[in-house]
Amino acid sequence: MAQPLNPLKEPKQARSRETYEAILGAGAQVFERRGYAGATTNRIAERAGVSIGSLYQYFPNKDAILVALAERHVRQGSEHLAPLVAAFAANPPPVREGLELLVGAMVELHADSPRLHRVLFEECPRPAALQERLDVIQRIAVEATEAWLSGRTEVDVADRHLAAELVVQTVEGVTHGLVIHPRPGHKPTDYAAETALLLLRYLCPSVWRSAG
Amino acid sequence: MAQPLNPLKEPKQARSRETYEAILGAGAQVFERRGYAGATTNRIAERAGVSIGSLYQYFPNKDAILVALAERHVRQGSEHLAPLVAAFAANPPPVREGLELLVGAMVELHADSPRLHRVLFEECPRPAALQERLDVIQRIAVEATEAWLSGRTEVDVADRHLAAELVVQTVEGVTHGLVIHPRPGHKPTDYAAETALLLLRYLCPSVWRSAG
DNA sequence: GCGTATTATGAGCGATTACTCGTGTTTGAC
DNA sequence: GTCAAACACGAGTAATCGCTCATAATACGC
Repeated sequence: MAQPLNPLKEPKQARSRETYEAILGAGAQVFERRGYAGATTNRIAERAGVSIGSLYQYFPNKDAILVALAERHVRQGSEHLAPLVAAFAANPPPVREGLELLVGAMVELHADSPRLHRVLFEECPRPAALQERLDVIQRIAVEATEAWLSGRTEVDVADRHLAAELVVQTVEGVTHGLVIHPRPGHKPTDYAAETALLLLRYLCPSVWRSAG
Repeated sequence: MAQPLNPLKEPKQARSRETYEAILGAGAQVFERRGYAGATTNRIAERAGVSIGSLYQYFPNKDAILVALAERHVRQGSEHLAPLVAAFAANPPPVREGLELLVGAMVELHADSPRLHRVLFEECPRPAALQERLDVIQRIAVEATEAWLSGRTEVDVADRHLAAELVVQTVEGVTHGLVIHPRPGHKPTDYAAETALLLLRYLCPSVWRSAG
């Protein structure tokens, strides 16, 4: 298990770049559909329309594919959230608006490919290299949230760092549960709105918005 | 995979009952330590101090062990929560006290064997029989919470059923994240207390307990 | 066109898995 | 003590896994 996880060779020709991307794309699909154990390297290669030998020319082992996917996931997620984070930093929005934006963005992020997300974040055993890359997201999210909350005077909590961690954890937990176990009888948007209200009341108990 | 999941034979002698229990106990340990894929039937049998043949005399396949564990988990969890639920029903406590009891009980439940809990609830593919048994807990929790909240006048939310689902999901999500990814710098009790405060402010925004 | 570096191939290897089955041991009714 | 039923055993099987390697096809500088 303690093996190199980076691609074995740098693609020199456009052809190989395509092969590499095909494998990654197929990996995302197969991990998404069958989970970690069910995603065999032969299946991924077949799905990519590529021989098993080619797969192992670009990835030293199965876990390396997961790590590459995690990197892509982190990168795409960061790019997706970048404008939001920048806007928050430049001009911290009121807590109510900010929470709605935040929850909405998180739901979007999860709805994309929930199963792959779960394989990445929760299925085990997870290589250490993967763990490290995934922790980055959460830490950045907590820091950004804390910075934002610190710029808002309407926030009334004892420990802003703890509050930021709890906000991130709550959004993560609720959206996760929502996407993985969708409930009949309620629309996802209902959950998202109610989660934003929940966090608003926690962070700003003086901003009392009474129930319908 | 679509195979019978119940034990093959009823134990007639005390000896076999012990074997059965040893296998279940070993299964809990091995699933806890190595996850679904890493828990091989041979390993479970070895851990139980029992031959692989004996294992397959009581469980038709690997998944059947998981299902039996889920059943035991549900039963033990229910027994553990029964006095709390009964007390809530007989004399609904104020929201603040109730939340602290609830969060505390959930943390206890998760802290027991978090990895097994994760294997049971999240690792895939999950046999349908297992899924059904697990959904029971959540439904019961939501119903009990809703009933409790309906008996309290200080609760101020638009939709009590939605609120109950959100409360359960939040407690579940936070305790889950807390147990699985313990954070340095904060004690678990800090999280539990803050989570109770979060939910209190959500459910009862008029009960303003200021920070610090 | 030629030669070399790069890329692609897939049969097959060793290891591991869930699971079977023929055999031996223990138990309890009589 | 006898004997059948219940229980325990573990070497072995077929299937599947991640992965290797000898070989073939392709691309590009010249």
